[in-house]
Amino acid sequence: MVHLNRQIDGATPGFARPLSKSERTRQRILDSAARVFASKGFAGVSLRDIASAADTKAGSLYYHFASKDELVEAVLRHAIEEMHQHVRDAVDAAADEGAAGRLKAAISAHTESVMERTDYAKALLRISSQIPDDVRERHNKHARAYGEYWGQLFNDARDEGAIRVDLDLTLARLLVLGAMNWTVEWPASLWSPESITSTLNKIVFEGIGTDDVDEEAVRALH
Amino acid sequence: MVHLNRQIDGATPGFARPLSKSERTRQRILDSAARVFASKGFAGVSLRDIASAADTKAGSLYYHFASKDELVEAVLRHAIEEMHQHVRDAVDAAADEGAAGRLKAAISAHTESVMERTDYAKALLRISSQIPDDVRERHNKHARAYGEYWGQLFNDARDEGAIRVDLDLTLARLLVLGAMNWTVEWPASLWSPESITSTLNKIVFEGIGTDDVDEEAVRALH
DNA sequence: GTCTATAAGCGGATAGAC
DNA sequence: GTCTATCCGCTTATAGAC
Repeated sequence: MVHLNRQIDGATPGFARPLSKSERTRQRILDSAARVFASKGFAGVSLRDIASAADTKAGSLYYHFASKDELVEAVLRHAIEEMHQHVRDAVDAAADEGAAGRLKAAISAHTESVMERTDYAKALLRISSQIPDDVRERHNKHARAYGEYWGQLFNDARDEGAIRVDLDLTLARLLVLGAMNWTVEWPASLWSPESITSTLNKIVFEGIGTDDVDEEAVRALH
Repeated sequence: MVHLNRQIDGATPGFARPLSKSERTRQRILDSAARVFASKGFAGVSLRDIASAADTKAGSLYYHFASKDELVEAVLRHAIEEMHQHVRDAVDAAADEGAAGRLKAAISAHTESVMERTDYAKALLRISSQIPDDVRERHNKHARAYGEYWGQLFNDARDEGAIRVDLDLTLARLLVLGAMNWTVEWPASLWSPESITSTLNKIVFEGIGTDDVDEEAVRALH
């Protein structure tokens, strides 16, 4: 699964200038690194592992990246931009469905990214707590923009009256994102992304509880 | 924060035989390993790191553990048993509150384990995807028992009529556990475990939406 | 039981041939 | 641009003194 989103990595959005050999190799290394990082973590992966997955040699990586840290930073940067773009596209496509509809679309898109779309999203979620501090600090700057985008989605839905007001909205957002992100730790998925997002959206918006059974009332019966 | 649950590690439950020097050292090494694994992952941690945290030398670890793999396996085993015990205690204490009340108690207890109780839980969640395959396979055997315990909690709540029947209950359980587990990835927690469990239980049982929440009824209960 | 010393090998990174 | 060869520090693990 090769990604050629030059709107993301390149400097000339929209233009179809063919990739140079060097750019193609660089991309192949990034893709391989994402795949290997996603399955084995950060520290557990050697540059020889990555080179082998990219069908080249460890020494050759240094023509494209100055260090392992710089390579992983590029992977994380690509990952967050790709996820953000995928979610933004889904939200834009649901533009006229109201804030609650847009939030649901975002939840579906983010889950899709984690579960099936690319190794970049999986690598991002799996290794962002294992990387050197300076790399993480730079990465957090990009990640924060994505978090704030989600904050806006939640705020809009609440302003629309679709979210109850007795919730800490930041906390709610982090918990919902956590439920999606943790799917990266599931073994081979027995469920389709559709069934997962459907179930998650039901739980998030309506809860698992039945309407007619009230917790306090149930307790009072005993 | 040292743990002396000999019901878990030892063979003689309930009896207060003093720990031998060797047992105490072994426990100190385990505690230190859990702490270091929790913050730096598995592959990124050297035996010197662990030894240093336990105030001893790398070579000395081999008197207590045959290999790094065996050490991490002991950490994971302790972690899962401690979490399971903590949740079971909370559920037992809520025995007469109905199945839904017991499930809420379990959610609170599991979140507590992840957020503040021990380094073991954090290490478990952070590294279980990074360890060698054979270690993970043995670990999964123990983890499965814990998963089945949660499955029973959800089943009981549904049988009681407290959970809507249009949900894939296994999927719901995994998503709810995921929301809790992902809190391990949060930076320094700005929230108390109480506010987190309160918000999470609201979302899980009632959802974030306003559609099916009877505001009058909620207010009347307080 | 714990230490020091060390073996054997893997890690990131560099130099220089092609 | 990519390769091979290599440096050198760090890793797990062992041996043997105390």
